[in-house]
Amino acid sequence: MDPHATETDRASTATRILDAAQAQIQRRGYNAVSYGDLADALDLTTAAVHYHFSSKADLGKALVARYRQANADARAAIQEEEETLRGQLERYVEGYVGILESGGLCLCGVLAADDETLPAPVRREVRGFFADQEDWLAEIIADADDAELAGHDAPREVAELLLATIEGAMLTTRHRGPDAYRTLLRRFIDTVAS
Amino acid sequence: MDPHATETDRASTATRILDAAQAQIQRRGYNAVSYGDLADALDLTTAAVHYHFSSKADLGKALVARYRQANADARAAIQEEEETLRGQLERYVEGYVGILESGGLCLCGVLAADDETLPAPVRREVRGFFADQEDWLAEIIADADDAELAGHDAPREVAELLLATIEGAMLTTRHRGPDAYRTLLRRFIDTVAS
DNA sequence: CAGGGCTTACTAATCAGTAGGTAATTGTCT
DNA sequence: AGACAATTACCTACTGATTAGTAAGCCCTG
Repeated sequence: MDPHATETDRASTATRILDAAQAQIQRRGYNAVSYGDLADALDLTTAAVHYHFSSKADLGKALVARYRQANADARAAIQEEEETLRGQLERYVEGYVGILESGGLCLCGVLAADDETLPAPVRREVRGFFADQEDWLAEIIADADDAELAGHDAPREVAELLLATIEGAMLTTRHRGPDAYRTLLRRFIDTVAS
Repeated sequence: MDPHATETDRASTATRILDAAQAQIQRRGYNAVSYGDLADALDLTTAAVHYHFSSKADLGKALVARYRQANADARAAIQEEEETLRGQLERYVEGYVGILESGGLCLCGVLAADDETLPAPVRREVRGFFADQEDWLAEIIADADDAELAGHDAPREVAELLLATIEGAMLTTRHRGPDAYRTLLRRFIDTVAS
C-alpha cells in the first residue's frame, strides 16, 4: 500500500481516525486509548494522527460533536417516520443495539464515567449530548396522544428516567449480549406507552 | 511524622491505600489512577504501594472484593431493619447518594465502563457484584406482600431494571447533584412498590 | 512550484514494576 | 532481663515501556 496513493479513497483519514477512536473508546474508555493505538489500527504513525487532530482534547471534542450530530439525525428520522410514541421509543432504544453488538457502550456513557479526566471542551460536548436526548424525549412524550400514555405526567422526568435506564442497561448487560438490554427496555417502555 | 512510628495508628496503610484507590477510581476511572497518584495522596512512595499490593490487578481485585463485601453487609442490615419493600428499596437506593456527594460513581459502574481493560480477576469481581445486587433485589421483590407490589410479575426483570436505573442515573446526573438522582429513583420506586 | 498529507526521529513525562537497603518491632532462647 | 535473629514496613534508586506532543523533511498532486 503506497502511503501516498490518492488518499481520500473511500473515507478520508480524518474520518477513519474518528471511526477508530470511537470504536476503541466505546470498548476501552477514554484514558485507555492512545494516539499509538489509533495509529496502529490504521497503519499510520502517531504524527499523522497529530496532523489531523493536534491534541487529544481536539480529537475528543470532534468525536463527541460528530456522535452528537449523528444522533440528532437519527432522532429526526425517527420522528418523521414513526407515528406512535411507542414506535418512536422502540426505534430510539433499538438504535443503541449496534453498539452493544460490537462490544461497546454509548460513547457519552463511557465518557461520563471518565468525566473528571476529560478536557473541558469534551466534557461540555458530553453534557450537551445528554441534554439533547432529554429534550427530545421530553418533547415526544409531551406531544403524544393522551390515550397513548400510561405514565402521563411529568414528561421531563420520564425522559430522564428513560435515558438513565438506557445508559445503565448498557453498562450492566454488556457481557450478556443485546437481548438482555432489549428485554429490560421493552419492560420500561411498557410502563410508559400503552 | 516518623515513617517508622508504630504504624497501624488508626487505619492500616493497606486500608488507606484501598480508600484512596476507591475514591480516585470512582471519580476518574480505573486507567486514570496510577500507583504514583495513590502514593502522592498518602505521602508514600510507589514502592510502598507495591509492597502492599504487588500489582495493579491485585489492588483492583482486593478493592472490588472489599466493596462487594461492604455492600453485602449494608444489604443485610437493610433487610433486617426495614419491613416494607418500599422501605428496603428506598434505603438501598439512598445508599449510593454518599458516592455522588463526593463526586464519584458506583465503583463497579465505573469499572464496567473500563471492562475490556480490566485484568480478568477484577472483571470477575465486578460481574459478581452485579449478580449479587440482582439476586438480592429479585429476592426481596419476590418475597414482598402481593398487596405491596404494583408491577408484580417477573421479580428478576424488575430487579435488573432497578439496578440499571441506579447505575444509569448516577452516570447521567453526576453533574447535577444527588437530588436529580433521588428524584429519578423515587419515580422508579413509585412504579414498583405501592 | 506550492501545498497537503504524510514520514522519520525525537523529547520529557509518566507508567507499572523491581532490586536492594534500613530502621523499628517482634519473637526466641538463655 | 538481655542478646539477637527474623520480620514488617517502609525507603532510594532504578528499569524499560508507553504517553502526548514536536520538528523537520519528503513525495505526490494540482
